[in-house]
Amino acid sequence: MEKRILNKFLKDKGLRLTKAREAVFQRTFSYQGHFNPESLYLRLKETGIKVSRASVYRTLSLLCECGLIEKVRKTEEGTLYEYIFGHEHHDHMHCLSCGEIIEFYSEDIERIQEELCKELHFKGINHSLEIRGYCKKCQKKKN
Amino acid sequence: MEKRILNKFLKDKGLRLTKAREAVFQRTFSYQGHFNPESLYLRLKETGIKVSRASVYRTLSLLCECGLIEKVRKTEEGTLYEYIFGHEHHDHMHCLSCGEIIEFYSEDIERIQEELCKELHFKGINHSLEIRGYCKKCQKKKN
DNA sequence: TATTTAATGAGATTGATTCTCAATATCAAT
DNA sequence: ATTGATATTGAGAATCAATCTCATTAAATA
Ligand SMILES: [Mn+2]
Ligand SMILES: [Mn+2]
Ligand SMILES: [Zn+2]
Ligand SMILES: [Zn+2]
Repeated sequence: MEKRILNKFLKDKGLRLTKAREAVFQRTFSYQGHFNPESLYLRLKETGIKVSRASVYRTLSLLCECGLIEKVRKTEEGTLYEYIFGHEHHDHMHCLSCGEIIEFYSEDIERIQEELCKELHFKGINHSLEIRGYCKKCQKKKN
Repeated sequence: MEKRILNKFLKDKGLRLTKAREAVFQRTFSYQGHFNPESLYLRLKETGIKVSRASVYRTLSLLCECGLIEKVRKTEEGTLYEYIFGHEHHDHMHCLSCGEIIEFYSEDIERIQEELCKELHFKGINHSLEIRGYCKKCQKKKN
C-alpha cells in the first residue's frame, strides 16, 4: 500500500525507484515510529547495505514530500522523523530521563485548538504538542 | 528586578557580572519576545558592542539556567529563545508565511493535559504546543 | 596594588545537513 | 539487447550552528 503511494509519487515526478531509495524506504517502514537519519544510515550499514548519507537524507526528503513520514522536531541528535502513514494524528509525551515517547490523542484538545484558531483569525494547518517529563518507569527509579 | 535575579544567580555560583554578560543581558531584555543567538550577536555588533559569539552562547545558557529566558525550539536559523521572566506560560501559533508568532493561552488545554498525564502515569514537567498555519494578514494576501 | 581566579575572544573543532560533480544506473525507444 | 538521454549516486567538500581550546585579559578582594 505504502509502496503504491511511493510509486505513484515517483512516477508523477519523473523520479526512479532505485536500490538506494528502496533500501531507505524499507528501513523507514521497519521503524513504524520515531527515528533520525543517522540511526537509519547506521542500521543500513550494519545490514551490509551500502547507501550514502547523502542518499539517506535525499530519500527522507522525498518520503516527507509524499506524506509517508514527517519531521517531528529537531533534536541534539538531528532531526527526528516519524513514519505516519496509517497512523492517526497524535501528540507526544517525552521522557527526559530515558527518552521514551508516549503517544496520545485528545479530541478535546484538538477541538479547543480549532476554536482558538477561529477566535484569533488564524488558519491552523497542523500542530505539535509535546509534554516533557518523566515516564512511569523513571519516576519509580528515582524513589 | 530581572537584574536582581541575575545578580543573585551569579553571586550564588561565584560568577562575575562582566561587560559581555551585561551587554547580552541588556539586549536579551530588549527583545521581550523571541530571538536567536545569531541575531542577538549581530545586533550587539551593529551597536558597536564587541562581544564574541562564544560569549553570547555562554551567556544565553546562563540566562536559561536562572530562568529568565527559555529555549523555545530549534529552527533552521538556530535555537529560538524567548524572554520569559514576567511572562505567564503560553503557547504559540506560528505563521508559515510571514513568521509572525501569536501567543495564546488556554486554561482548558492545560487542564486536559494534566488529566492526560495522570491517566498515563506520566509526570509532566513542561510542554510546548505550536500551531502552524497562516495569520489573518497572510490569509488576506492570498485572496 | 597585588594576587587569584573567572571570563574572554579568536579560531579550531564538531556534528548535522547540504552541495558538487564525475561516474553510474535506470528507463524507454529502438 | 543496445543505445541514448537523463536521473541518481557516493565521496568528499562546503556550510552553519554550536561548542571547545587556550593564551590573554579582566574582576574581585585582601
Ligand atoms: Mn509519534
Ligand atoms: Mn512566546
Ligand atoms: Zn523514562
Ligand atoms: Zn503571516
